Amino acid sequence: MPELDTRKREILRIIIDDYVLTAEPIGSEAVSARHRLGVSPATVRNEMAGLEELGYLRQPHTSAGRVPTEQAYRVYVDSMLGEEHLPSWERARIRRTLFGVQPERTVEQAAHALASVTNFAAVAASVTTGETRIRHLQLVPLTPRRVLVVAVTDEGVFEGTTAEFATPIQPDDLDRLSHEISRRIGGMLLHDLTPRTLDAVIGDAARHQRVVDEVARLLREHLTQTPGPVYSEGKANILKQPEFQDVRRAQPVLSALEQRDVVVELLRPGSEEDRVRITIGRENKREEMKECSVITATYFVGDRPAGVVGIVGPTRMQYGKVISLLSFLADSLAEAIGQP
Amino acid sequence: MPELDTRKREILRIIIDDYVLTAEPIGSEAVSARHRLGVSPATVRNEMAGLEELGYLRQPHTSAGRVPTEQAYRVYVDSMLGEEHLPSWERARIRRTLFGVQPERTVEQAAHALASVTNFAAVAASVTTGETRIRHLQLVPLTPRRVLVVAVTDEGVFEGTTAEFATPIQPDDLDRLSHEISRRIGGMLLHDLTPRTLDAVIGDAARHQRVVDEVARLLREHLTQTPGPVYSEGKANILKQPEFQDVRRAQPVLSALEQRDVVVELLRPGSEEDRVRITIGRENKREEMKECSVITATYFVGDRPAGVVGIVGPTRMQYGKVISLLSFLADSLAEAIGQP
DNA sequence: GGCTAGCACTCTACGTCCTCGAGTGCTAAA
DNA sequence: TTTAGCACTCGAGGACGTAGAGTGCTAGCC
Repeated sequence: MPELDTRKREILRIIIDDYVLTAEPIGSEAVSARHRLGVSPATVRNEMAGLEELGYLRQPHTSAGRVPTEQAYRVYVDSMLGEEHLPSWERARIRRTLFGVQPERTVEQAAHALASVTNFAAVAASVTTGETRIRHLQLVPLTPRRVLVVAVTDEGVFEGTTAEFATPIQPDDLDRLSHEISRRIGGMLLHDLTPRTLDAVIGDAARHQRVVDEVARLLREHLTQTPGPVYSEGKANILKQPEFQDVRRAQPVLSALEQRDVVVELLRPGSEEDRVRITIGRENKREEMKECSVITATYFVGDRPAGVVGIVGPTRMQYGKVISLLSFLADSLAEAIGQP
Repeated sequence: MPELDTRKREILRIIIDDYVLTAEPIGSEAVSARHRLGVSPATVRNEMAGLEELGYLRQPHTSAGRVPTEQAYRVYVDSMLGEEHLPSWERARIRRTLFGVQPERTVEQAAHALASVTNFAAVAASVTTGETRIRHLQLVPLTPRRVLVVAVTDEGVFEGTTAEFATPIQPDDLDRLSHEISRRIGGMLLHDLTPRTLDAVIGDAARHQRVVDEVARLLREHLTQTPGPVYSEGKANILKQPEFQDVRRAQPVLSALEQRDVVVELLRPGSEEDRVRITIGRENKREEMKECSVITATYFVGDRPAGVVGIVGPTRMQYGKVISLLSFLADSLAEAIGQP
């Protein structure tokens, strides 16, 4: 951004910092007063006019102060972000939440803590990648023809789903079948569970060919396609934000966040270089989200993404703070999940 | 209610019916015009003054029409409700939603359909009573010391939770233990699973005394205390209602509905004579719910409550319609759940 | 050339005032 | 007991004026 000299950047930064806190347009007087810039309001005004020209600021109306545009937030997060120190009580609180709890509730708790610390909506999900390794499979009889399929992966996650068979099956047979399949696919990678390999591996495991087919189908579908559980917490927090005091603005956002696939979309995992992902306003694909910013952090176990946590709030947010918070949370989660 | 003569009742009914649709105060003119009562606005005015005196109506301000009070809705649902006919396309839609779907998703789907048909928030939960019978228990190894406990009950529901053991346990041992416990407690009623009986029944099942203790503890806690999963759908619908256009009114309600225990509280099952339960405004225990009405319907499998579905909306709602809808939904659910 | 004091200008927020209309309660007559 | 008539009340909404915030421009200063 060569178009922004040092002073312009400094002014822009001050405006963003102030606006994020007050949600009110910022005037030249305020900028010049705060953090003694050494220049008068008049000079600031000139610079602000320039920044507006360049698309970083806009005026709600002629005699109001200025407000940062999405472009401003973008350059802010890309090049004006310092290391933000996270208060130790927040760190402590988060770690307390994650560690003293049943492992299967860790992610949910993370989202919960995140929502209450940030006052935004928090979302979280575990990721199932093709790299996931199956550790154990168990078929549990529900009715003579219906079984619950429980798969344990090396990410400590399990998924329960039910399957229906064409013919009744005896509990003992089911048990044997269960062990047999488990023994054969245990240790396999999820993305190796193609129809072909599955057939080859377990195709002749039992007389119950149709049972096996069914289980194979379920494994493929449920372990490779369906993402794990998705949590969202504190959606109502969005109503606390000044920009969503108008219900007609808030309603579409809340409706969208109630749809699982929307949240899943938001939570697409990043790569290791790209752990924290920031999407500002119209950068969101979803029309409903165009007045929101979404920040997500992916956490890794070993070198594989294990899950994603994030927040959804108005574009006006304390990016620095939220980013370090999410970053810390992701690290803590990796630790909590990684040592089951 | 001897204090209400026929004409007062009729007028009250008209006002409620109109108000529910328009959300605007109803004047004497409108009442007299609609459904030709045979009396002039002046007469209606006198009656309305009487109804206000008795606490059934109130005026937002001097020169506005009248609005029903909670007391009015109460007498309306208690004694003025006719049989409401449910359009057959709605019936069809609901049944289609419930039947063609994986059994474990039935209840969730029910809530979803309910929310989209009524435009209110829908809540649902399965009920676990002491009367539930355990059918099967399975311990699935997660790590050497951690197991997943899966319990299958005769309600077709299963609950997954994890337990940690003091000492590592071999998969084969675990399997034997699992079968042994399952064999011994299979068929028992949940409320017979007291510490004493559990000890007696499975106490000597294995050398792994601490394992057994742990499993017993989990069974007691998780099957008798924790209610099953709780679903809520379409909470954002509340923002569509005119009475919640003010965010400060809507926020507390939405926040409350995000708390699991609040929803659980709303969904306490009714008895068989009392399947549909209507709670109007301040009748709700929760302060946050005092501007809402909650209608729930309990569905039964055999003679035991199996679950509860309900809606949360403003006190101004089409009680007749919602009640017959819920009633039908509960019947359909009973049918869908009862024949697994 | 860059900075700034001064100033006229613009626009919103807000309070006041007014009118209109809806709906009421009361009274007197049918 | 009902109803027509009427005076009354009150909120919604528009017109108007003012105060204040913030701007852009210009002329002078370093």
